[in-house]
Amino acid sequence: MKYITLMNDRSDVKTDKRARSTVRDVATLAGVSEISVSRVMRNAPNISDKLRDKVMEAANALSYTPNRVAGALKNQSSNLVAVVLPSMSNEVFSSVLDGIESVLNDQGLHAVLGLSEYDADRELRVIRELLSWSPMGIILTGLHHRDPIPGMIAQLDIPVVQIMDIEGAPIGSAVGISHSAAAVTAADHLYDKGYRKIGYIGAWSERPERSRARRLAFEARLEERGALLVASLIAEERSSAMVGARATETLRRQHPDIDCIFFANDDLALGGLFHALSAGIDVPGELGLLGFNGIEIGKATPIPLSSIETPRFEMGREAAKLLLSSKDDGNRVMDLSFKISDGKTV
Amino acid sequence: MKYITLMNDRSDVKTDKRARSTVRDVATLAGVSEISVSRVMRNAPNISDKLRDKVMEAANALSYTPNRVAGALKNQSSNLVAVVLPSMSNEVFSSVLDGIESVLNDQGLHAVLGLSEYDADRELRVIRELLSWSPMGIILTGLHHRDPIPGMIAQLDIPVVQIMDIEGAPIGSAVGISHSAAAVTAADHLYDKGYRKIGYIGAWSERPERSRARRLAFEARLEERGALLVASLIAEERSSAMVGARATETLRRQHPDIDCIFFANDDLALGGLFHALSAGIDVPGELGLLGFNGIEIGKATPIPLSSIETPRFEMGREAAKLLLSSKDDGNRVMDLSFKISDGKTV
DNA sequence: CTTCTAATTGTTATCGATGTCAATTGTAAT
DNA sequence: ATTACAATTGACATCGATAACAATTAGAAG
Repeated sequence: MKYITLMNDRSDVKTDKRARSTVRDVATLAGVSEISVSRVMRNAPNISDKLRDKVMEAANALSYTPNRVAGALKNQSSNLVAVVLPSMSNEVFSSVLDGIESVLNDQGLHAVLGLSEYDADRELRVIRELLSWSPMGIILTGLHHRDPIPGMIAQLDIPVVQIMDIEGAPIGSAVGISHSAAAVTAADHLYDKGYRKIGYIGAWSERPERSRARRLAFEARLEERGALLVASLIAEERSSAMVGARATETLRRQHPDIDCIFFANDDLALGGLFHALSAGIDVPGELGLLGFNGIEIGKATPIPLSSIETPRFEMGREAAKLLLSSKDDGNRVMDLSFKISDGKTV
Repeated sequence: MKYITLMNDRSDVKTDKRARSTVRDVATLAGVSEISVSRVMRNAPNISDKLRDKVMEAANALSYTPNRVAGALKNQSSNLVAVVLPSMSNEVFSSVLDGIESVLNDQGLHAVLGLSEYDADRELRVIRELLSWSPMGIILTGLHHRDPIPGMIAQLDIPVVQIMDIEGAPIGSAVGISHSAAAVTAADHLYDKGYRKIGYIGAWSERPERSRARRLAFEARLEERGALLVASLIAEERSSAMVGARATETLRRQHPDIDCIFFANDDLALGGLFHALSAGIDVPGELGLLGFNGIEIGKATPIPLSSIETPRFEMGREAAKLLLSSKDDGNRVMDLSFKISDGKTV
């Protein structure tokens, strides 16, 4: 076996004006070593002002931007944060993402997004792909994840924060609310307001399963108090006001004795409210309506929507903060509180 | 100068079970060369079945995942797409992002997100950071971008798609609607319905400036037709139904003769509608209301909201598609159509 | 003016995957 | 069996930045 070794002829450095410049180019122009350029760009300690000035001048002249890909390869870690959400067509998750980005972007970090579409296989695939970018951390939705996933993350030894739910066994840290506590609060609130024949409306076959857990806890609490969950209607379509309106009409037709409805989310609840307004149903006298999430628009309706307000933006914010500080903090569970909004529909 | 050369002793390969495996580990286990592993993993041509099987077996045994960072460094290009949006707290952009991801995630591509918060300096910074990841393409919002930006992108020679607007000089391809045409359509529609004393409500000091352009085109068209834009009220807060409701009340108090209001977006318009419902104003007889965007919830209100429906999800979808196909396509401008929704508020 | 430590700058090797070109194997035709 | 050529596999260098360590310089102390 014989190979001709091709020597690395770098005499052509920077002859092509279009190619982006590298540490090498900056170093050559500034008359210093490459590592010095690297140090200046990263604000490493122990750099003389003279060196810094030389380097910065050359860097500006060449409008040099460090190549993060190379840096990440060397460091085995990047300034990317993997964010895996179930869906983007739901104001809950865009708010969460907003919260995440509000922290990350100020630190020069960026989210790489993956959507699971509520599908476990897809989630696994997406997580695998995102992890191949050596993110400095990962944010997942929910606490349940298929089996190779926790191991894959452990192997990289990066911080994990799971959002939305805190009831269960988190892989790393968790930021969210107790959905069963929210359900109990909702049940108690409705019971205390005097409602006894209560209905429930959900959608999209109860994805995510958090909403199912919430419904079951709600039902259990009602029984405990001695009230009745007359019926649950879970629509097959995705949540929307229209679906909520239709479901409300259907539920009331099937169970005319229902005096109050708890909805899986505010889109559905607003639909219920709009139906009631159109049909001339007295809210909250004849029919009480309680939503979940506390979205902005519900505050402006003719009768402001009563809802369980959840801190979606804060969830994202705190998750990102926890991720950044988790070197020293270790794994933590953060229970963000919810509250009943001061609406007028119950 | 004398340096001792440290020889590269690789006898310790794979002694640490926690480290993720590499091509080298797979190659060793399979008894083939590293490049062969690489070829199999990438489905390169001219691979014998025997080799493929050996490699796949070893890869599975080690649960090997290729390191994208290394691949991107060598290739000078990644499977990341830089996406720069102004904000995430606006359903318009989450829909757009949803559309983008619906195309990307099926191709194993991922969006790296940056938010400009409607700030040009911040946008520049974010774009610079995202470009340092050698994305395979970039999606920007709007057509106007500060000066180093077009050059920076040209230097990398990657496809650009600009979304939302198509009126101007795009850097690469553009996908969006003509906001001036939308404004004309709105003006004509209102005029044809008989409205003559028309008002306008915007928010947040008219960010983005697209909405300003739309307002001006709207005003111009009204004049052309001989109707009057009685007044414009631009709130300082961000858009929300609450702000829309208050602005509507204010505008009508200041200008009782207004018979119709065109809103910068549906959040504001819904607020207007809610105010009218509460105040017992006859819509559309006493007051017409026209929104912009056509969000889902407006279809379910007691009086369905009339609005200019814009294809936000499709914008994202088409932008992503265009990006992926733009090797052969070159730069294109894609005018997605809008339409007046069949609401009942005008 | 030495001597010694601290501060600063530099050299080399490395992260992991892959393009380039060389080497080898397989296959068919003579 | 030999030659010619295609299919397959492999060795090496490389992408750009940076950790680890070496070397140099500056500054303080004697």
